[in-house]
Amino acid sequence: MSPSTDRGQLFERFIADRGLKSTRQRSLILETFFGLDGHLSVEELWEKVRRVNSRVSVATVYRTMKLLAESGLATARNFGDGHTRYEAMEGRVHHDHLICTSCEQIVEFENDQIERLQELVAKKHGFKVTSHKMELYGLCRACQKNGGGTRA
Amino acid sequence: MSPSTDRGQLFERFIADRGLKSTRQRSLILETFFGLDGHLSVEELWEKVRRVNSRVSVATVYRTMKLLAESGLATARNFGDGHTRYEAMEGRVHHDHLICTSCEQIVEFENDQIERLQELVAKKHGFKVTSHKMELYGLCRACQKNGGGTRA
DNA sequence: CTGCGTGCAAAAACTTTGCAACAAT
DNA sequence: ATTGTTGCAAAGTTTTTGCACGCAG
Repeated sequence: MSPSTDRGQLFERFIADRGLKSTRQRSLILETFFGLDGHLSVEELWEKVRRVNSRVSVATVYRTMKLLAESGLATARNFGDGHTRYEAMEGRVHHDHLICTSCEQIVEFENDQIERLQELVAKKHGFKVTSHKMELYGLCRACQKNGGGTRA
Repeated sequence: MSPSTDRGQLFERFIADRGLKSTRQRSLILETFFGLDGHLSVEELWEKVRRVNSRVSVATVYRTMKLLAESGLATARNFGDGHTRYEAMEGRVHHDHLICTSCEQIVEFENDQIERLQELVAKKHGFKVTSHKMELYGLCRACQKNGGGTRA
């Protein structure tokens, strides 16, 4: 029934393994999060969740997303604006981001060649890379046409 | 006399062009910042500045660094921890960062090939890139040997 | 002199936490 | 029953801002 039962189950297992509990709020937050599947700030996610159950507090959303991140099913991202965003991870290949500085659209991409070069650079400096992030900021096709001034 | 008169002059000009004023505090902050030339958080920079003039307020450091960033002589960076860091820019080629998650050492590197691939990827998605950032997180040589547990 | 800059403390913005009531196992 | 969970509000962080005074041009 849920739009993302698979991930839901993975989280249930994670929760159970750690002796934690599955609650109405957590389920609702997960459903909402995985149902939207974007790069949501806690605030945005909270807003969506409240439409279904207006009693859920931000604190719970923060707590749940932190758990989700620990479980490995989501990652916290931090693109410049002061808002932590979460992104679904499960079963996804690593990818990077193209961010339109005008309309704030976020496009994901993967590029093995770049990944390989990153490894090489790291090796050259004696580093063992555990994770990385790469973000390209610029104007998307639409905003280039509009002169880039569509939105803040 | 100042360890970075050239950049100091550029900033003076920037200041003057905008009808702003050159002050004792601003000069001191600039001298300190360019004299250290690392990836300093505002707090760290403030600490150094206070050793010379203990009356300078954090607010002034924040305000000055924001100006410096606007002038193009420095850039604000944001590596995971909740601290905005500033880095000198003037006359520097674009570069990216390797960050040791154990000892927090930051190494800079440049790689034209990666830059070129980034352009290509962006083009493929119709983006016109204006800036980008890439950070590789991992363990530096020393921390790999120490089992990675040297420092927090 | 005029107006920008400064310090200070208060406010903002985002996130975390203590606590008593509550719900899941 | 027991123990983790929630909502609320208070407290934390980092950064910004209002204001009266001070200093640069």
